[in-house]
Amino acid sequence: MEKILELISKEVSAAFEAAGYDAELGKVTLSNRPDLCEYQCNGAMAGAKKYGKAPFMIADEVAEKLSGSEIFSSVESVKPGFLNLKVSEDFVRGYVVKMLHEHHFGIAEPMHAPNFMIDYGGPNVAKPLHVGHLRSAVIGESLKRILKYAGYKVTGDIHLGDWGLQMGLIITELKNRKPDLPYFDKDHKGQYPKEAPFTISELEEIYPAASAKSKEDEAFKAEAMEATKLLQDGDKGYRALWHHILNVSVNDLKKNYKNLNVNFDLWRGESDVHDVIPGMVEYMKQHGYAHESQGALVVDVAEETDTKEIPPCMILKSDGASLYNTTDLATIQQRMEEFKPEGLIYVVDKRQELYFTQVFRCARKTKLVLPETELHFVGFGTMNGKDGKPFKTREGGVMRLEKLIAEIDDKMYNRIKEGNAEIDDAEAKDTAHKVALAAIKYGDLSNQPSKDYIFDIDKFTSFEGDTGPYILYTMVRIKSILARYEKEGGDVKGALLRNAESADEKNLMLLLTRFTDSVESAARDLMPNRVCAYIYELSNALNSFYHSTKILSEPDEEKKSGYIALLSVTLKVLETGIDLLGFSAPDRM
RNA sequence: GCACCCGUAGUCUAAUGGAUAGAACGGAGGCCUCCGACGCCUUUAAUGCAGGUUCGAUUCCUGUCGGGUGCACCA
Repeated sequence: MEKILELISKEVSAAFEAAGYDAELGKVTLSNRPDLCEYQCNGAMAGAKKYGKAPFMIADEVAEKLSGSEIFSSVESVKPGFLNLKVSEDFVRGYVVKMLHEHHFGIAEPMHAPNFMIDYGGPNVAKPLHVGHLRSAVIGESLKRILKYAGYKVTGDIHLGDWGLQMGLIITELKNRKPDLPYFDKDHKGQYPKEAPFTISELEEIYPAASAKSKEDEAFKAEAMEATKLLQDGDKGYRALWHHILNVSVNDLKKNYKNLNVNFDLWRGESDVHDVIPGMVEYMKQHGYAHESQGALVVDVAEETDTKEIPPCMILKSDGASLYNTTDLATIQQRMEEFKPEGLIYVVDKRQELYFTQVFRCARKTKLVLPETELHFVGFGTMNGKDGKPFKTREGGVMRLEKLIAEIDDKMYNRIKEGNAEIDDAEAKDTAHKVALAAIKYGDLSNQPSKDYIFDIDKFTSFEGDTGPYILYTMVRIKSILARYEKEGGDVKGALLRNAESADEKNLMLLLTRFTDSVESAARDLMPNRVCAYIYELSNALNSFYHSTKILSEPDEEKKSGYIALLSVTLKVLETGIDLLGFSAPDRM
């Protein structure tokens, strides 16, 4: 479906042409003076030089040609040479009605659905999720949904950290604590127990203990490194134990991500490319991409035009072991072979930008990806506390994600109970969680991903202002009116949209026509904040309309039905919008 | 030391090179016999500094000051 700006531009372009000017000049944009007009065209000014005419003369001629247009209710040429445009009520209503009948409100989809993979989440096995994992999950999930909505085929991969020294540390610590387990018996024959010899809480306690010990105890560390190597080399007992660690941990991670309404299509990890690495390294050597430098194997990725020094991309450490780069490159190779994606998106802390520059260049140079494969780095900024420094608990420690969410859930629960004593506990709990998620996610996503932002719980959970709860409040308000209307015997689904009669009503309709623009813009620039800004504006427009218009007490039934239709469309658009951001609305709050 | 990113009302934040820089919180004032006042309306206040490119710069370029981050065997 053509965008409303395209339709309008087409009309204005035709007028430019009819007046003897280049049609290109007829490009129309949203007005930045809403007090004067709805849309504007600056083409007369751009064309003034070319045609050696005063801009306002050109604008006058074009305005004259547009005088009979059915699209516009008003066309004015203004001082320097602006064309100020207002569209007709009929045209806007027609456009909104058409949106409703189109797939995804008529979003412009790519000719073929490009196959993209998005790498986000990135938690480490056996370590609890903390606030540092929040942004990747929230932004990644939203981008995945936005791209899917915009017509891409998207696969989200969590990319677990499940294969490093941390595994060796856990195994070694476990060996010290429970040396009698069969996994440590070299002569063990047959099957290993199906039950894991630990719970998730034990696991989460074991890792930090082992990590701390390795920093003080050299022998312990050496043992852990040896265990890591044995694991990677395929020691049966260690592999069996590793599977237990993975299972217990992944089950817990799934629970936590589900609680965040974040879903991954793939639960791959670093371990999945372990077998790919030797072949890849050999390939890089044979084709002369990789060479030895200070004992390590590296690929040069510096380019002539660099203003800063880009260090070579290291493939193997000087002791021959693989590292982060190795698994990331091997993952790229595996993804290309298995999924043939046309684009890869990484949602990672922006501090890793230089690192990913190296990896991307290396992947291109070594032809792991095709020349046309898109590689995107979506680096996000730090989540800071109110003091402007990285977010910590009151005690200064790392805040567990689970705890943070539980705290906000509680806060919302109390708030909801305060206002609505009649809501039962189960509903209040469910609603509280929905509101909490909206607060957290909207608070994050309404900022540009690349910027640091202040995680201000009081601000995010406020029901006032530019917040998630405010958006939900607006939706709940609409739901409440629609429910009343039906209760009084009205037919919401059969309600027909009418031409706007007030400024607030028209403004609301005009805003509805811009929904897909916000999604397309978010998809193109990988910026979910565009969708936030849009739904916030739409909520404001709805509330203004609500205050200036008596809806249920409107005596004219057809008019009332028109209002109901407008509310219903707005609700649908808001519902779609928040779904793209990864949260949902309750029926009341 | 070198490089990269960011400097917008008191605070937080938005703006494909275009008219009078848009919101939110806070401050001041108003609106409930009426559909959810967790709302609406009015008002207050900002592009770090100095140059340049342009008809036009928050946006592009140079310098400068301030903050953050990164500089191969961690991830």
